[in-house]
Formats: sequence, structure tokens, C-alpha cells
Amino acid sequence: MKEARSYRTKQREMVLQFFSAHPGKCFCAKELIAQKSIPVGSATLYRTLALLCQEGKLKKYTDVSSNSAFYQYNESDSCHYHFHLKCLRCGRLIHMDCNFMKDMQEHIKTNHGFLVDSGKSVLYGFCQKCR
Amino acid sequence: MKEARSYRTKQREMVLQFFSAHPGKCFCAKELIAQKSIPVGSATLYRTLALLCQEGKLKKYTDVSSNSAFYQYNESDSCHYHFHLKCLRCGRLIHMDCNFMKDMQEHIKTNHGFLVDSGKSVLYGFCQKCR
DNA sequence: CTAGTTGCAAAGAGTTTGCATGGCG
DNA sequence: CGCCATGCAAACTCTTTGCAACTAG
Repeated sequence: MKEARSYRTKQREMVLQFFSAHPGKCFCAKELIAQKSIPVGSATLYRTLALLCQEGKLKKYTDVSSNSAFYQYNESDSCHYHFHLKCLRCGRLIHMDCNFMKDMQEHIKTNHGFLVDSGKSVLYGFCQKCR
Repeated sequence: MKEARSYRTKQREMVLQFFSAHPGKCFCAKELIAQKSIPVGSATLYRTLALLCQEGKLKKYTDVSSNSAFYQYNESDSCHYHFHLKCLRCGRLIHMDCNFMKDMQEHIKTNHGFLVDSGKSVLYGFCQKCR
């Protein structure tokens, strides 16, 4: 079982660069293709988005009201107790570094036998401005 | 602008009855069609699901790992502390009714100014069997 | 040169829509 | 009866896959 090593290509650079230029903003594949913000074929775009998500460089969301997935640049991700709060109205992504969440993960592990991956979990709701 | 009044049909009864018989469980349209749990055409199923969501009788979710929407019986809107744990390996969805989560929501509201919608939030990780 | 990557087009999954038939009230 | 709901199939949207040409290392 060997790891496939990956190449450094223009397309991947461009995709990552685009997202890093818009931290805190979400884009769905469709609009990236439509706007031609990145000169990349749609198949490649989808493949690259999936790749970057796997590498932890992007984050993937789904929106209840549309049937497409949204992607966003993932700035920092080294912290274990780092959760994300995503506003359903303005789309803002809040990074929450908080010891309380550590307790929550402990609780869920101990009482529910479930190991929460904070990096993959997003709490949806409404931020201060929007409620 | 008049309200279209809606009829009381066998199909709608069946759909609602099915969901109310499984409170706390999620189903996607696909599996309902495949399992033939409800003898209803797929178009009608989708139309009915949308209708029931509008009426507040069902809740709609989206899952990051699959591209389909999930629906669940909405018992009472007061069930604010019901969270979902989704296993990244076996795909199991665990329903967690727990007072601890109520405290967490309180904490996030008070200290982070964010109102978490538990119905829309899914925590990802690994269940007891899979880790 | 070799293996991963691209782009096109075609396939696939999930969902919506058009339209004639059927059923509630 | 009138009008809404149903079911089928076709259309649509978003995403994935197959494949030949291409390119990074």
C-alpha cells in the first residue's frame, strides 16, 4: 500500500491561491466554473477540491437550501479543540479555540463512546450580528 | 395572493406516518424509494417531503459525505438539545439527547455570541466500534 | 521515461418539472 | 365537478469517471 505522490501543477497552485486570497469566504464549484475565476476544467476542479480537502487545506460544507457543496480556505488546523461555527445567514466562519470544547469532546468520548473529530465538525447557527 | 389549500391524501398520510413512527431517525429520499417503505412515486415523495418541511413537520439536513438530503420527523421545536454524531468510517448516525449539549449551547451563546442550531449541526468522528 | 494530471465528453446520482390521469372535498 | 395531487418519464443540476493527450519529476 504505497502512497501516491502528487505533482505540483499550475492548476492546483491556482486553486489554492484563489482560496487563500479569499479566507473566510465560501465558493461552490459551480460558481468557480461559471465565473471562470480559475482557468481549470470542471473535472479537474472537482478533483483538486477533493484533494485539498483531504490535505486539510480546504474545508467542505453543505448548504441545506442548495444542493451543492461549498468550499472554503482552512487557515489554521493544528489545534485539537478547535471548532468551527458557521453562520447560516451571513456565511461567516468563526474559529473557536476554547477549553470548554475540550470538555465536550471528553464527555462525548466517555459517555457516548464517540471520538469527535473537531477539524471535520462544524456547528451551524447564527452569529451575533445575524440573530 | 391566496393560499392554495391542500388535500388530505393517502400518500401524505403515509409519509408523515412513516416519519412519526421513527422519531429521531433520518432518512434520505433515495432509501425511502429503494426500500419501498412507502408506496409512493419518487416525484410525489420529493414534493411531499418539501411540503412537510415547509409545514414544519419534518426537518431537512444535508450531509457532507453524501450529496443527498436527509429528512427527520420534527417532534417538537423545543427539542433544542438534540445533536447528531456521524461516524466517518461506518457511516452510522447517532442521535444524542444530552443535557451536556445544552450547557455547551449555553456556553457558546454566552461566551461566543453564537446561537447554535443543533438540528443543523453534525459532529463527525469515530464511533465505539470503529476506533 | 514513468507515473500522476489534465480536459473533454459521457455517465451517474439526486432532485425537479411537464403533463395527462386520478382522487379529495 | 373543480382543483389539487399523483405518477411516469424526461429534464436538470451537480459531481464523478473513462480515456487519450499531456507534463512534472
